[in-house]
Amino acid sequence: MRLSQQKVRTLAAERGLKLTPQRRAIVECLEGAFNHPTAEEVFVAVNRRFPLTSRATVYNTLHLLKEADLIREIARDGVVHFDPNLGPHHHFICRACGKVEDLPWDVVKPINLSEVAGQQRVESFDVTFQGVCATCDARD
Amino acid sequence: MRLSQQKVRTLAAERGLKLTPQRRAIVECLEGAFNHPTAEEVFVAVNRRFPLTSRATVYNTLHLLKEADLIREIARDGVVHFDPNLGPHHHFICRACGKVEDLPWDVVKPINLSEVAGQQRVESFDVTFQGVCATCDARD
DNA sequence: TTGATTGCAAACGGTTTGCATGGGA
DNA sequence: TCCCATGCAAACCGTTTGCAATCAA
Repeated sequence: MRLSQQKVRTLAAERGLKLTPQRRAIVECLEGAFNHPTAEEVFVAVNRRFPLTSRATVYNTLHLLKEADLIREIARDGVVHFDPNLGPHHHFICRACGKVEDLPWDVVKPINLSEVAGQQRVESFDVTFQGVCATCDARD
Repeated sequence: MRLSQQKVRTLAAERGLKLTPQRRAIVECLEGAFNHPTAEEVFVAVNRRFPLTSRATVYNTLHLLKEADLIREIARDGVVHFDPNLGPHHHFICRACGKVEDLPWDVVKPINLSEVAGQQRVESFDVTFQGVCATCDARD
């Protein structure tokens, strides 16, 4: 349901990957992150705890986790956010501050993918809601 | 329902904008485009018909049209696609070739935005379907 | 005439790559 | 030991910006 050191250990064992301190630190930051951080935000957070982790390593690790389906990517305009929550849910993006929040899965009635398709093989869908978050709404 | 020179003429009149040959060429390319081109693709297409239109002008005009709600933007990863079709519809993105296709609006049951919200003021949503397009499906 | 629009080229921000060094297994 | 992983800096790509020259109204 959610990224954990345990899952990463399993992944590493399966694939012969190494559990470097940098990777542990990155996973630790993501585990506890409920704010859908960008790569840059992960980079900054990791360097607070474990200085001298390069951007390249952060990107490298994020790709690894993404590819192993241990995190989700959320694209907003040109910026990519990362989500350690693997349970089914939708996203809300504030048009004022860009913040990403989770919304419950059942706000959208079930979609039957086989009915959607024309010529295409439809495999998945995702719904993004836009609007103004509580904080920004209160501010102005 | 769809971008047209006529609509752009109206917009220009309302806002005191100038109808330069470059702008006409860009609108002409978009009008007839059913492939959701990127800015770069518009740039190339326009320069085939009207050489020496700069990228800056293309971006500038695309922003103008977007802001006036005469075209829609579709973000896929880091790349933005543009859609001159203003009617309600959803999008399908092929994970193999990145092509964007239209899907009918009614494949998703109506969503009541006021029921969706927790703390947020939800204003809109969009649904993107992923999978493999007919062409890529046949190829492999 | 005159302010909006243009082309150019340089700047930009996020991401990726190449390569020599370093460190888990 | 051996190869995976790292740091650094340069390259990259799509997009934006500054500015002088140009042109539609």
